[in-house]
Amino acid sequence: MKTLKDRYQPEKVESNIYKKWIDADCFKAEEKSKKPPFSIILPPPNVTGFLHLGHALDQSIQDIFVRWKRMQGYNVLWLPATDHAGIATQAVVEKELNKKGITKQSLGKENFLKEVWKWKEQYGHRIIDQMKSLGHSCDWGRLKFTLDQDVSRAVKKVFVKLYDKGLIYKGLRLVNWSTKLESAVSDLEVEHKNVSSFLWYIKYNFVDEKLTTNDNKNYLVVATTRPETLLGDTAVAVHPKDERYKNLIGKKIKVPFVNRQIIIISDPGVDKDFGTGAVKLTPAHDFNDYEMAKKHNLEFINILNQNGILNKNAGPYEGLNVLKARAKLLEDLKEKNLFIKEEPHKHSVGHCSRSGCVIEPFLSKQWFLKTKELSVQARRAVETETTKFEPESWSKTYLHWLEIIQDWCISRQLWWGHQIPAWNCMDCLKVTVSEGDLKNCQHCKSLNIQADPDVLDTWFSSALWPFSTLGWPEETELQKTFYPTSLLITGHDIIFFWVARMMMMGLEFKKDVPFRTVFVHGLVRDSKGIKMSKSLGNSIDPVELIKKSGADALRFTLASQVMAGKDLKFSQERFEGYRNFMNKIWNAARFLISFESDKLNLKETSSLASLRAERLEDSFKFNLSDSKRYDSGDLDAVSFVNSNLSDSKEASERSARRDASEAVSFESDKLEFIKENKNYFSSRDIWLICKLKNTIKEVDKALENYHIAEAAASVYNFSWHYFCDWYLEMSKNTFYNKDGKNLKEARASYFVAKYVFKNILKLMHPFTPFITEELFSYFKDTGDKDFIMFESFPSLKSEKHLLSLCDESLEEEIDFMQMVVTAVRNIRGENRVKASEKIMLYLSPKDDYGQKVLSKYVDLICNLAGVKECFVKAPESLEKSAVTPVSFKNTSVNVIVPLKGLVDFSEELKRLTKQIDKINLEIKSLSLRLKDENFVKNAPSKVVEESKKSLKSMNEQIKVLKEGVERFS
RNA sequence: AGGGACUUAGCUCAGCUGGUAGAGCGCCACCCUUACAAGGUGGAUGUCAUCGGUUCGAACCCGGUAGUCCCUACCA
Repeated sequence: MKTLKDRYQPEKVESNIYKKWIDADCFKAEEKSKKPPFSIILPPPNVTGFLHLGHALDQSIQDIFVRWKRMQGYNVLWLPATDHAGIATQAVVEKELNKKGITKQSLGKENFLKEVWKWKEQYGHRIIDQMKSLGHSCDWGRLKFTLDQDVSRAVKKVFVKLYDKGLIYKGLRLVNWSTKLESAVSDLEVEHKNVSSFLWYIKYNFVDEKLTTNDNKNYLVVATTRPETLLGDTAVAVHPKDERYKNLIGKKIKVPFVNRQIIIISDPGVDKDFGTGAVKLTPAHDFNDYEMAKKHNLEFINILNQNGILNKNAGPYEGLNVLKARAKLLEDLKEKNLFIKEEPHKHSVGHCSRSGCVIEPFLSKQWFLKTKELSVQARRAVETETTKFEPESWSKTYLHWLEIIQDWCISRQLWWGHQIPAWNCMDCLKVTVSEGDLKNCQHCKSLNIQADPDVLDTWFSSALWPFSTLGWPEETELQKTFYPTSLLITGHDIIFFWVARMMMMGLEFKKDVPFRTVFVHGLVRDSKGIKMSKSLGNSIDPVELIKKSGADALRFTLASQVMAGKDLKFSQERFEGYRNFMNKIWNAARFLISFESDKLNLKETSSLASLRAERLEDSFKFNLSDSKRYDSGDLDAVSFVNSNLSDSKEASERSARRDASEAVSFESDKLEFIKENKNYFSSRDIWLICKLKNTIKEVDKALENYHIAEAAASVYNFSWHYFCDWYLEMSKNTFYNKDGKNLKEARASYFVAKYVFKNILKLMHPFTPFITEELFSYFKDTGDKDFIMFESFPSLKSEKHLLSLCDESLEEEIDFMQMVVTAVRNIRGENRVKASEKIMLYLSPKDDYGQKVLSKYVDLICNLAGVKECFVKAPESLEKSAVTPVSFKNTSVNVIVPLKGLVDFSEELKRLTKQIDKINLEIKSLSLRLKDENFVKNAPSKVVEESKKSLKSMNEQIKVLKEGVERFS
């Protein structure tokens, strides 16, 4: 029976590791430092929220950059925060109260707000705890809340300054109105849904009874999707060039039921081909009509109350809600013979994303921010690349929106939020705007003033985030160091609502962009590509995923799917794959640790090594039941008795070791070892180092270019395939060192294995912080930092001693050897030779190079390919032997395996035919190309040469294979 | 309606400046080889949506068509 120890169990590692980071204050940014600054402001999640995969993706990307930069030696600030989320939070608390039979009205504003704060204190930390379970390295000591006093002060100051500058004004306007929340809402909070409804055709009688239309009717037919709004009609509009209605322009008609006489106007905005070409105008309840009405100086008649019930302007329909009024009105129209027909009609209707109700365009007095002026600088900053979008294509979306930008309605009729710092004078009726609390009107000194009841749109405070969180308007050190922030990471859905607004505010108040780069990522969708949402029931809970397979696996899965701002479908299978990857790394570590003993006579003391081995196994025996998980919401409650114990043990071991090494720094220690053992490093050691060098370059390039998935893939590939599959397999015999003779080689190899593995851990750390931190602790050397997160991220420079061992000629030898091994394995596999069956092998190289190199590696080849005896020469006879030609660079070798007595030969024949077919296809296309004069003439000579060489080699191969077929036929 | 994309193996997706297609998962075969069966080795699988153009050469560049999606928007 398998014991647990050979599986990585994240739940037994993650909380411990996180606690250690927190205790050591690892995530803290320096206010002032000689290190270069790097800063990211976290897009604040709603306090009411639960962590969803979108957060997990967004934040994991941030943490990857943050940890990467920190390891590169930057002074890193990742500033976390939560958003008060006006509407959402108020709605949640209201719902809770309603359950107890309490309404917010009965409580009154002050008491209701107390309840909201109470709720916030109790649950506001939930999402923070969930973030911590993902390993995010935010500077928690600087955690902000959008309603914090200092932030609120900044908000007030900004409001007042903008007001004084004439950019904020109060006006009666048509806004998106949620009848359920009884508040204006932002564009973002309006969700457009396609709805199947009807287009109703209604008669409007002419006032002048003698008047007729072209077709002799004494009424005009108007088509509408909202018949109930006719009660607020103040005109009917037609197109000026519409021949049908030309004679009617300026004439009057009657609005049914309310007996109002309205005028027929002409406007080029009317679509002649829609409906009847005549449109009723309800300026107070339709955005289009509103604009047209302003142009024509029409009357605005509001027929709704704030709660969506028709008011007295609706005459007989007063007291009904919109839908009831519509139904009754249609009935009445039919009765009065004013109804013509209905047609099925699909159109989009705005819904309140918070309460689900239909959004009514509603005329009300609101505060607005003029955005035209502010948008100019915001545009220019991106046009001049002062701020860059990554991927660049998103700048188009950004610029487009700023071009069509409208004034921003910033007031909300809610209780929970930033109070608008304005007071209305009851005497002179003027408004005073002030940062401080007012006692009397600044205009007439009257004491009879009232604070404006509205609060600000949540996005208003969000727009100031990059500087309000850094202490503005004070000139703090923090601000000097970290503004402009380095990087903003966000989904493409809020480029307008947040990114653009931060740009405008940052440029206005800090005279500099809020961030240098905006990294835009996609949204997480379900396996069918549909946006995840609770109501659809298709959302996957990241907390569950973490519980199941660990935060690292989840982070790596997300990172591996971040592709150039494209949306991603979360793949459960992929997730499992990366869970397996974590396990692979874990086991590679176990494997390496098992050799860390005096058997190899490494610098470690044997007692330390065995202690470590014990520890690794013990870490599975910990009784976790007495160590609470931090997702209980209380990090401090986590018990770390066990790990603390072994920590102190290790610490004393470590100090002992330090003494023994005579305080030589690790780097020089390492260099010393390399110098001393230069002759003991094997080709495969060198090969691995060359591959590492390549990987370091790839990862660096990928991350510099924000190609996260590419970086992740590169590390994955190197770790699993190069390091585990090939290197460790190649090195096993050396490590086991059965005859005990090659101690120096074993030590050299172990040295390489260990430091390359430490490089893997470092390269992976930004992606998978927990497992790498945990494993790092088992491989610590003198001079190593306490935490891997403070180690240098591998670079050509930081690893120069190790990488100096790279020798490409040796790298090639191993590459060649591997191709031979693969060829042998292929013969074995295709012929179904049993794994336990050891075979004979002949290698017949074409040239001296092949002869020399392959002779060097016969032992290795035997081990890796299950070969009993290997001769680097042609056998006397090829009878019943499988032959595979292997070509590598300028050399080639025939790989020959005698099959006599092992298998029947039908499989071999199949194998040969398959290969011949494959190569033939390539030969065909290659020779065709080379025959083409134009190709030879026009293509670069390098390409032509390569084609020729490749054709030649393939022809040689096919010859060998065909001979094989003859022998077996 | 306007804007932005996307279409590559059974599935999810890579493919960076045009040189002749890759990964993971799944599938098939053989293996519990003393780090790992959440593993190892080998294998199969693609008219790169479609049509046309540019080019010696196109998954990649340009244009048309079809299908899918997203965003913005008041179509009464």
